Amino acid sequence: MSNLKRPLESLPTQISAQIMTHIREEGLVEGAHMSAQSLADRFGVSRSPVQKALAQLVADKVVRHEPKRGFFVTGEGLTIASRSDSNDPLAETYLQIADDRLRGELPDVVSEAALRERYDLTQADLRSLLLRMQMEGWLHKRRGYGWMFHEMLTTPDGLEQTYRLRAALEPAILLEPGFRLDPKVLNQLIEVEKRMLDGEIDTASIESLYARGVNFHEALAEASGNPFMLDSLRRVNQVRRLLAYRSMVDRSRYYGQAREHLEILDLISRGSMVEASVAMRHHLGSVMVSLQRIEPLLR
Amino acid sequence: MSNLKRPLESLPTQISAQIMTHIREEGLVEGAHMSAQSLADRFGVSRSPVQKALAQLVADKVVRHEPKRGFFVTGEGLTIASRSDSNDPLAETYLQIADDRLRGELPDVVSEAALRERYDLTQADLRSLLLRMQMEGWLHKRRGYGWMFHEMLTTPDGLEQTYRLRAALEPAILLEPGFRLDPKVLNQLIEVEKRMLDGEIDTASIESLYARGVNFHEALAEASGNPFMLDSLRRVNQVRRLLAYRSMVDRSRYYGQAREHLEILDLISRGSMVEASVAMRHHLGSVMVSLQRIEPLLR
DNA sequence: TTCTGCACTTTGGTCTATTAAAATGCAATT
DNA sequence: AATTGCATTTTAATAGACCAAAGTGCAGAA
Repeated sequence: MSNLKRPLESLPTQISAQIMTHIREEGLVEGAHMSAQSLADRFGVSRSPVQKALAQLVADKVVRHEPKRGFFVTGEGLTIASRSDSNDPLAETYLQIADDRLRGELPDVVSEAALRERYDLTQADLRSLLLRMQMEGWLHKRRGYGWMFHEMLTTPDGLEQTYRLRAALEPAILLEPGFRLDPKVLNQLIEVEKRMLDGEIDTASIESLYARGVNFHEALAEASGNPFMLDSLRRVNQVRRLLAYRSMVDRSRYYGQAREHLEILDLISRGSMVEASVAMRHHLGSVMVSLQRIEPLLR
Repeated sequence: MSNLKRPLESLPTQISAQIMTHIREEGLVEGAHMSAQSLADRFGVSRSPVQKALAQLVADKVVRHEPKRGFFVTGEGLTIASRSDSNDPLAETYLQIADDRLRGELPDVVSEAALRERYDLTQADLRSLLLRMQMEGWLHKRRGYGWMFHEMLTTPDGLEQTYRLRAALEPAILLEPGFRLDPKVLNQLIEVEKRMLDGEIDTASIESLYARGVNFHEALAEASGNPFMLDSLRRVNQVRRLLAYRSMVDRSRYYGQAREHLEILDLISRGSMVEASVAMRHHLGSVMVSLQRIEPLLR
């Protein structure tokens, strides 16, 4: 019916990725047994997609199957990225539309028929895309017919505006009374930043660098315990990603960012939330400044 | 930006309400001619729904129709609230679901079939509701089957959390470099607050009082020129409305609010944005305090 | 007892055709 | 020249049938 979420990957594929992460995080070793029900419970689905996920993993030799006994970890194949069926044609079209819009090749108002023809989409696929864009807040249905792009994607200083929102929001996130960062998560965040400084800034893909930055900030928002703040940040980041694709090309500034992230994490670990909040304000300020140095080059 | 589809009222009815507002705001008097095309352009639709809207208004005697010549203002009927087909059954169900959820009568996870049966909805109506709730951020589709309510509606101190987000966001809104409040809008806002103090606080409906408060804050966010801030505020207000229905019963605190609103507007009109920002911070702080006095009574 | 494997049920996504409604073109009228 | 009134075209919502995929119950093996 509605197709709101048309997963970028099928449920079994998602689950198999989650199982691999699970094995890694729980440190399961060769021979460990995994029951379908426990996995299903953990991931909040039924055994059906878990069965299929396990079948995929058997094909990848990550787990071994013994008839009537179940599935066992082999200890192999965990380094493999995952069977990324990332040939998802919808994700590509999604970015294509965003890019076409940012380059001014799509008008403010478009009809579904026009989009369907231009990108050669089925009704269901188009619908899925439109809903996703609407949910992310950069496209909305007009009264009458047609869809309209949100001004977010039109104004020239959109990126700066996102930073000013974050500069208001994120320092406050650290001052939330319910703030509590799980030590496990804290350590993971620290590890990521250290690996970044140890060279991954130069080797990782641009998308991956962006994703890690977002992950740092959203992990803190999640720790705040305030779902409204988390939601606001997530939404702005979603749109920011579209804007950022066109500008974030300077890897060097990630070094300063990583150091500042580490400083903030250090203050949090010591419970100095006020200082952490100040550091966050400074961090976002400095990102904004470095942005202003870059942006003119793009105009 | 809400209203994905299935407008709460049909397009012609929406338009006829807009035409009435238009007549009032532009001060059109008896005999003034209105062309269908100019109205259509102004409201961003085609002439078709405008024609139907005008036909409705003829029935209401707000405009007069002369064959082959067009439509003319009569000067009558403008005080009438509007032909509010507000017997919209969906809006009622929408609030019913929210309320049932807040009262804990609906589980965290529900299937579409269960909702359809419980509220006796057609597939299309249910879908419309689900999309709206999903857009507002308090319900989302799970992987697999079923829908899940967002924690926003579960946590006991939800309302306070919305205020803390606003306390971070709204003072910053007033400091946006692009902030510019149309003098016409400024005067309208001042008028509303004055009328409130002149007695409407005691006579207007609770919904109406709430709507005016929201309108004040969102008008400022709109004036900021930062669509991301506006969007965040709108979203939090949308959910807040659900939470607020259950607690805002104390009319007296609106007096203090109205005076603080006027003070902020005064500072804005004199261009003292920093002072206005401080006043806004104080305003939200005092609202939060008065909230804490009320809330324990409800638990 | 726990868990698997498989049968079976339920859910909701997809497809096609239909239809209501909005957009638009144009001759007639002012 | 501008605008109306109506006819025509375009658009997207809806209904119904179908079916793939997720959820669930249970007998039997471990």
